[in-house]
Amino acid sequence: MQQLQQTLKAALGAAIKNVFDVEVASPQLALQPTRKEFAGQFTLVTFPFTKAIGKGPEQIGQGIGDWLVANEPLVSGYNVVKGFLNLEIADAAWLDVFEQLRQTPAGAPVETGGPQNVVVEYSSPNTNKPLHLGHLRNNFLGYSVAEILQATGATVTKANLVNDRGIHICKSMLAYQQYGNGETPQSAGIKGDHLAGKYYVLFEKHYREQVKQLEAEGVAAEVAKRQAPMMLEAQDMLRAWEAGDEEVVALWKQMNGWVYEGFDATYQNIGVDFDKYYYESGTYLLGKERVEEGLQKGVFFKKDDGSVWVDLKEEGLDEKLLLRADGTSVYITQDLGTAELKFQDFHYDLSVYVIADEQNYHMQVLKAVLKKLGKPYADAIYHLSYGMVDLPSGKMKSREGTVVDADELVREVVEAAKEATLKKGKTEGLNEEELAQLYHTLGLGALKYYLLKVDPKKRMLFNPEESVQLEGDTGPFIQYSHARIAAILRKAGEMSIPTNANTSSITTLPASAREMVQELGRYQSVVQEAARTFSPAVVGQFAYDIARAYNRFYTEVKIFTEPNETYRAFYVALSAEAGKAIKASMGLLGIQVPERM
RNA sequence: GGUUGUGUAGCUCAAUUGGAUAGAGCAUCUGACUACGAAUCAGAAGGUUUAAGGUUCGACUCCUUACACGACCA
Repeated sequence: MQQLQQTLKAALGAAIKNVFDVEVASPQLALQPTRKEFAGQFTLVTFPFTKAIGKGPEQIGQGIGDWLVANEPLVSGYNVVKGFLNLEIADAAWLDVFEQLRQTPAGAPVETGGPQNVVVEYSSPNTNKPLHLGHLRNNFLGYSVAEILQATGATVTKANLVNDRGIHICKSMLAYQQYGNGETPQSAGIKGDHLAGKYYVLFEKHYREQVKQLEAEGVAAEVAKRQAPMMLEAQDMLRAWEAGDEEVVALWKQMNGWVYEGFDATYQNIGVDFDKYYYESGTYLLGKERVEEGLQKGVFFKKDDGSVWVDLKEEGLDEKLLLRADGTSVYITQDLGTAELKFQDFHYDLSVYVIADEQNYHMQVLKAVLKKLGKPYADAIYHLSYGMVDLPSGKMKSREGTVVDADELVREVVEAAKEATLKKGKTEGLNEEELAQLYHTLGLGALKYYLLKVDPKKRMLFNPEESVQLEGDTGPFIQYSHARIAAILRKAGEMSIPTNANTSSITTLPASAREMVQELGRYQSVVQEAARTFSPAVVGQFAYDIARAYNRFYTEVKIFTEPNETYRAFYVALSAEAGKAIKASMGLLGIQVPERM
């Protein structure tokens, strides 16, 4: 369809030149889809040309329209409403578009001229607690953006930066040491990540009690928080860890090992994966080297207490701490190291960080610091900043126990999908295993679509009831449309209707079929826009539009009772293309589509 | 206090980047399954796009100010 638009633009330029003797640059000839209430498929706004041409907008529209109908076979008619020239495209041209679609293989890359070598970092969990709803948005976004960029022909590496060290990790280790009694995931029957989370909560509980007691003894709140025995012990543990204390390191390895097993199970369950893992324990030392490098280059400075800072006032930011007075690293220290390591490993021309918008400032600093260091890869960094997920009850607060656990949530959506399918599904012939797979596909489809259909940069509301809905603008609705198409194709197969029918004898199309083709034709520009804006929501909207257009077509056109064989075969082929588009676009979201449901 | 993001129908979200009478879904109401899958389709109702100015042929979109909510920096 992009070809069709190119041809149209060229024709519009020629029309204006011939009729009004004015040259107009092609970018000014922006075509937009014609609104539903008017005849036609593409619209040119003529207001912008009134000055150059010196005539009214209607007159210009008339002039161009007349010329096009006489000289451009693509255009079969036109109408002018005020400054809007609506062009009707000949059905033959739409059939050409359809033929092009049909000849394009499902996974064919969509050229953008964009980056070719990309790293997408996402998920990036802490190893002291299991994944929650917020992580799900992150994981689905990261996976989907990686798929979208890959669809543009780029080589994409999915990276996971695990936050496996630091005071918060020591907290759960300490609580385990004190209260664990040698418990293991096996002995407790708890997933490793949840087990670690249990002890993190336990730390907080006991720590809080200690603080309260100190306060009762008359210690000021701020002091109590710093001097509670468990906090001091956790800090001791961190120092011991940095010093390589054998016992501490052994415990650290053991507990992180449990957590990784737990994470792996979750990742597999939600259908995301990674090509490369980074661990902050493995990059913070490299980060310290970068700080040293900055000092030598004179772009960082040392304060009297020995702490290292960078002055970013010229960049509109602040002074920023890079290394503490005691020489221990802060977040940004290890991020400098990780960035360096990533570039060494992949020599990317684009490095995407999928991180919540609460870290906007942090990411600006990271980029600015890397620039100060003169790192060539600084400009290739893109922070895909997404909004946090709220609940109907408000913000998720771990302190108040309102955090929605990822594993639990997935269980619930799958269960809801199962109930719905038992009630209204058509699953004859599927065995137990296939049924379980189907419930999983549908439950996750609902959840992923729900989280991905919203513009990433916007904060969003997670309503548990809406997330398992299956009617309207939902994942299961789109999946249903695919299953419906699959049923059509099965029946066509039984009736030996070919899907590669010759359409050249078709001259006119029913409106719903024409609209279907027009929607399908958007695929390339949709992928391009999604890649440009890092927005799976664009793809989600497309999948939904396709499903709707197909269902409309389906009710308006009776495929198997169509008397004309050529049309019947065309309708089957059109169905196949719609199914292909749904599968492809949902695939970009990381959502599978069933053959029956 | 400083920086920054968001504000659209009762609710959740769109709006092709400055274009026509601001569109979908949910919820509400009405209609459609005896030849294809009703998890569907067709229709009704629902809006001062937070407010006030400004820019222009034309503003949800850009500029200014205020308000509300959030995030970050101290």
